[in-house]
Amino acid sequence: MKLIICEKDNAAKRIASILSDDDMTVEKVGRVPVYRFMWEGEETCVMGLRGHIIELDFPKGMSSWEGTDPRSLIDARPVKNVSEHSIATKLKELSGEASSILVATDFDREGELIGSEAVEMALGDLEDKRVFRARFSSLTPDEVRSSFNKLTRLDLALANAAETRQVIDLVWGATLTRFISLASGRLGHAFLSVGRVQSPTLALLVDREKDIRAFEPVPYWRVEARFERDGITFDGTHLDGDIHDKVRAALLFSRVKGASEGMVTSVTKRNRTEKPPVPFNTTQFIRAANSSGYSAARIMSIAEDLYTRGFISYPRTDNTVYPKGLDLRKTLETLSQGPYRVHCEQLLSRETLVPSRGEKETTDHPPIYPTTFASKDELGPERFKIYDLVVRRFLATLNDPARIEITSLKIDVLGEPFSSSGSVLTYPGWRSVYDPGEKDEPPLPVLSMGDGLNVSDVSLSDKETKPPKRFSQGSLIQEMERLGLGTKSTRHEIIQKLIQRRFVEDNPTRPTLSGEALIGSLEKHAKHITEPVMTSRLEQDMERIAGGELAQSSVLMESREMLHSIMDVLEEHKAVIGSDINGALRSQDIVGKCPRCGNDLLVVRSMRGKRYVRCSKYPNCSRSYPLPQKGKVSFTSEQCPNCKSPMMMLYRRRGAPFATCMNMECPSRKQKDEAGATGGAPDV
DNA sequence: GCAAGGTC
Repeated sequence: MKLIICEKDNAAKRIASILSDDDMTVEKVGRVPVYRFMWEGEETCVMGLRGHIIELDFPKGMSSWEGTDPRSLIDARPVKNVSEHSIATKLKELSGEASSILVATDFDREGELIGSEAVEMALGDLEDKRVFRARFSSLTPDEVRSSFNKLTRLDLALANAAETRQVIDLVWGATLTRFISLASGRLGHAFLSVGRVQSPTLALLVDREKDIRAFEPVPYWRVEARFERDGITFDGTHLDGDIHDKVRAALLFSRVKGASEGMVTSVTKRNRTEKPPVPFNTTQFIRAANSSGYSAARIMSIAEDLYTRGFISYPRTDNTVYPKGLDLRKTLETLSQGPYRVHCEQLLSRETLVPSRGEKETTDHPPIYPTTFASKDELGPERFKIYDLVVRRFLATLNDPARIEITSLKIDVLGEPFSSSGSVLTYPGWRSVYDPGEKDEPPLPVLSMGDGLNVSDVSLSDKETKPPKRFSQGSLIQEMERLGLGTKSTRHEIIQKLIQRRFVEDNPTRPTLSGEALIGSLEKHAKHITEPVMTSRLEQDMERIAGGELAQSSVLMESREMLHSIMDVLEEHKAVIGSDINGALRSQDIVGKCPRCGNDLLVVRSMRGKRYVRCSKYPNCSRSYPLPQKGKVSFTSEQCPNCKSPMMMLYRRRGAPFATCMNMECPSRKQKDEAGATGGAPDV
């Protein structure tokens, strides 16, 4: 029996169907399907893994954070634990009968390691002569068949490179995470974490926040006017544009103030073509979907769901070029229903279809595109929103460029020149189906030189330069990609992790005090882990390991030495690190003054994990307040006028947030409760 | 209760 091993069930099913010409049986014991058929005269089984089926960890004896010197983790030998037991069992069972094993995992570095893990588990020997490797860049019949016709061997150097990354990430991550948590006494649920990807990502947000804080706005002025002709109004600006000299601005304004008429002195038109957008990779997909208000993690979870239901292609991809094997015409035919019908038919009537293409062409997966038609009723509003975006983007990539006519006017107002511009979509092309999310200038009335205009609202407007913008989750993911941080599959998870650990608040994405304190300390004493260079350096080393120029052992040795010297510095400053972080964290937890004794009130968690507020002088002062356990709460610096307890803002699922006193016994609160405005607060 | 990378 031949055993074919794939990275996931979906790929297993597809490969089995291609090799068997759809003549196969499925056997499903537990949650692990196995596809059986006859292939080249031999019984063949195909099974899918679930990505990595083993996980690196430290030996059991080192699992206690308090009882282990973090530094001892550096030279510890990580152990491999099975993380997918049902898969492992099935794999061992089938490999017992196998005369050969064909590794058909994804054609990338992690795929090589995932395949190697499976072989190690199945046969205990990576160099076993019964093991072969099939490499295909897309799951099309031609590609798959030809890859199985020219089987090669596992690339152990490539797998080694991936394993090196695993070890370095675990050793650095665990050592620094435990050290920082121990140094600041933040253990259990409140631990602080450090990692090669998460820390530089958090540092991006902290740096941006610092830039915003340090930003000093520069004032400037604009002389503006509103024009009207034939009932159509439009705005114009003095030709000097942004004026940085207040005196000059005032002078210009004084010349035109109170004007009631203007005259068109020039009309110029030019045409601009706007190329269709390129096919969706994960980053651009998240960025486009992010404007819907969903978090990156939520978007990916919806995409995952659409993928497993067969509505869209694989959502984790870096590819922005449709592969040759993708039948665009057939895809259009299946989509040609409901709201997409007109667009599809229009495209299908063409002799040739020329899709747009992005800069990055990879071979693992196609760009994200719709695979089947689905209606809004079938998907529900939330899923449909994401699906509709994918369909429209796909249709846009096959469509013509849009043409826009831009009109620029020059207008004389009491001898001063003003300008205005407007645009008209003269040929919508791809814009008829896809909204690029940018606002166009409104159109202007039809005008010619010498035409008179009514002028109103001549104004001198005060402006100031704006600080840099905070990252949205979409733009953060784009920046991570640019810097090489994380992968298409992990970037959204990293952001989610930073939010869960309370280093980052979403919406808008900004660091919390603990996030800032953590990065502040790391930048001072262990700068390397907060910089993207660590990742690019690791990438270089991995390439050299894969190319046979470097040994895994020497890279690991160097990495461990480096971490030792970082730990030298950290240990020397352990006390300062602890007090720096704790100082910042304490101020994060202070919500107001205790009305009983005047000391700080703190937000804390009870032994059972419930949040509440208590006096910092507990047990000397026993004043405490319950908090609602669900939903967001924020604290204002105000006191209740009735009882002097601190005020808080409650954010509800529906309706606007509202301010209330923390004191359940307060008369002001009683009225609100009767009105049904608050949820129940728990006992603490 | 540590990382980041696969996948569900």
